[in-house]
Amino acid sequence: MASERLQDAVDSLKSTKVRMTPQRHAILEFLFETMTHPTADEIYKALEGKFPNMSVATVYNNLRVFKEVGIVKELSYGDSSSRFDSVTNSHYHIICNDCGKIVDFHYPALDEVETLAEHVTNFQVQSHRMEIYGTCPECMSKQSIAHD
Amino acid sequence: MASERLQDAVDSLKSTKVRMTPQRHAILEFLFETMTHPTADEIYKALEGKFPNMSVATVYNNLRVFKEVGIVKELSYGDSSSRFDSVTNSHYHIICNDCGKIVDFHYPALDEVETLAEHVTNFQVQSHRMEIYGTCPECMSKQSIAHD
DNA sequence: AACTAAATTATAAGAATTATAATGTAGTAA
DNA sequence: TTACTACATTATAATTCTTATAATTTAGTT
Repeated sequence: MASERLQDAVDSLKSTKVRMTPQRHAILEFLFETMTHPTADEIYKALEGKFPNMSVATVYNNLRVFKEVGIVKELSYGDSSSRFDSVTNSHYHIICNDCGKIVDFHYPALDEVETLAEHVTNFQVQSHRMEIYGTCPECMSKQSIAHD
Repeated sequence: MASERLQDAVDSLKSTKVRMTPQRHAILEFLFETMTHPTADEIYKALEGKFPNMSVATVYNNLRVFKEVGIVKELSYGDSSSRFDSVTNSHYHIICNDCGKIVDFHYPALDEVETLAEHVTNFQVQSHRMEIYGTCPECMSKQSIAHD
């Protein structure tokens, strides 16, 4: 659940020298609860009831910290301002063309592609799949040995 | 080749009421020749030798026109300013879950995902595939009739 | 050659984000 | 608990990217 992921995020922040302030916690909480991908300003407005004196800079500063620690991802769609999303476990697969091995590859969902496809084709998009193909490190070293 | 695609672009512009000015042509030419995805400012700087009096606004104006006609695509990666790319023929497919219809969906190649996957997994990436699934407009209207 | 709508230019304005400096506070350790 | 110190927050100014405006120029047509 969101609350567990939030706790994990708080823990991973504490393991570094990042301090837990009320504002910081509230921003995190909001990011993990919301299903949307809010802009910095939307986060700011959502929390100004709780923190009337909070500065927009605080939101930006914290989002940068969260990005550095890897618990938040910045997404830029076409529009003017960036959107922020707590990193989920969504992932894709990368598949070895030689041995068939499948490795998980974590990457935020390609929402932008879905949105654009929806607009361009007038389909009602439900899902997408993406796979990456290549040669795994083991098969690469086997190849180089065989060539020796 | 780039020159053919450029000519196509010029033709498709002429077929509308868009006039062909030297600045406009130079911006187009630059976009079709370069392999990079330049920012508006990079285009401006690249052409200020040829057009010392050109305004940045001209670059932005033209990029908007090109986008509207569909010969240029705006890409926003994480960084501050948008990048622009002449539209190539690379495309993906969107597939209807009801009737199986496949429609081409033009979108610049997801190079960023490949690059990231390569770094994270140490695979040597060769290719990727992506498909989008949804309901086509025809099947959607059939559904809404059936529900009446 | 003249006309007109569109394009360019220079500049100002707007919006998003970052930098700065002063003040406040979390976490630690005496 | 108190005091300390490095990190955070705040308020504001500054920057950067992009768009709007108004005057001037020009492409394409008659």
